[in-house]
Parts: sequence; C-alpha cells; structure tokens
Amino acid sequence: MLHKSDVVSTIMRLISWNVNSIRARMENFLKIAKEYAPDIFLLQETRVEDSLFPLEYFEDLGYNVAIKGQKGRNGVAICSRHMLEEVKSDFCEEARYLEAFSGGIFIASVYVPNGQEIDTAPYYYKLDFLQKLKDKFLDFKDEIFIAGGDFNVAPRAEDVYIADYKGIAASLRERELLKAIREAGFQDILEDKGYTWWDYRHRGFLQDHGFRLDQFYLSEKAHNIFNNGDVIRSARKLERPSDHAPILCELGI
DNA sequence: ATGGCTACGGAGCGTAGA
Repeated sequence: MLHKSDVVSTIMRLISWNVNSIRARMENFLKIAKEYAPDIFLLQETRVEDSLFPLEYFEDLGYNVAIKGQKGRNGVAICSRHMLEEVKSDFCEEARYLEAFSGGIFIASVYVPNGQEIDTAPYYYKLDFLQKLKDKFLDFKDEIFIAGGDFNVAPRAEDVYIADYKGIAASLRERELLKAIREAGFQDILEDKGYTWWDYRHRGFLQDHGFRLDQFYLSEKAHNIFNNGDVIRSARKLERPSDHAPILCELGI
C-alpha cells in the first residue's frame, strides 16, 4: 500500500466512455482497461438493466462499481479502484447521471439526451437537462470535481467536421447552455484534442467525419492539479467499436 | 446520402442514437 509520503507525486487517471452497450463492448472494454488501467471509469450508454450488468468482469479487475441502468437504452456507471462514497443518482428519472466521491475527488458520469431534432419535445428536454446540469455542477464548485460524459453537444464550430453545420448537437441554444457551464467555472480540458464521435453510417471514422461530443468539465480545484488529457482514438479502430472514443484525464495528486 | 450502421427488444421490424 502506497502512502503519500512514499512518493513525490501520484497520478490519478480517469477515463470517460460512451460504450454504446456495455455487454456488446465487453471485449473492447477489457482491452482499454488493460492498456490504460485507469483509477476511475465513467461510463455512459451501458444499455442494460442493473440485474444484467456484467459486474463480475469489473470486480475481477479490482473495480468497485456504481450503476444506474435501464432496459435497452441510456445507463451510466462509475467504476473506481477506490471506495465509492456518497453515490447519488436522483438528478433525473432516466439513467443519465451518477455522482460519487472516490479517491479524494468528486466525480460524475453524465449522459445528456440526444435531442433528436431542433424544436421537438426531446430537444426542449435536452435544453432543460443542460440548464439543470449547470446548477448541479455548481454544488461542487469549491470541490475537486470532474464531470465526464457524452454531452451530446459540439461546443464550437471547429468541433464538427462540417464547417457550417447548425443542426442537432450544434444549435445556438445548446451551445449557449454548455458555454454557461464553462463560464460558471468548469473547464473543458480537451478542446484541442479533436473529435470523439463518428457516425457508424457513411463510414464516418475512415473519413474523420466526426463531432467532439464527449467532454470532461473540471472545477477550478481539479483544474489546478490537471496533468494531461486526450481522446483515445485507437479504440474506434477496434473490432465492433463503440461509435464514441474514450476520453482520458490525468490529475497529479 | 433525413436509406446506407449498430444495438436493443423480442421475435417483425420499429426505435434510438446524433
């Protein structure tokens, strides 16, 4: 067991990943877990009810797991090598948000609704979700807090492969709400790391036709110890990939 | 390329994803 006095510095590594079905992605998940061995995984779109979640794989890898799933769609999880405390999932009814305290930091796994089409009911649900999410993050403003997930919004024009695209995930109202989260003091650390999602259709990945939909938002205290971050594009090249790449965040503790 | 893929549920093809 390492003690803080034994080492000059320690790295805490987090990966957030929209897996698009944890059961369909188990083989890829094990590869990423082995290659990167993160302390914490934040997962989205596990697409499985809790009783069918493949817990044993995670426990074999030494992770404690908190899940909020539902049948067939949505579903979020937090996996940590540290104890999971203060687990809460009551932010919304659907399985789209899970928070915990683990390894000395607060973390949240977030799966923002897709919104389907601008000015539809699902779109307004998405806008409402993003609005409420900022208020939720503000509860952690003075903590070491990291929210990772699929925010389903490309924050800026350069986060979409089509320069003038203004459709779903890139509309002004969606972008303004994400901007409000940044302006509330939560930094989007992977702005210059490229796309995180490529459509299965039209062979989007081969042409690098992507969107940057997955993000980490760090409170000021988290950003002060932020060390390094990236998009793990190689995961999109595996057999039977998720349409999202995992994203990585490292803290120097 | 508003059909073109992938996964789900449930046993056909409709729904969702973004």
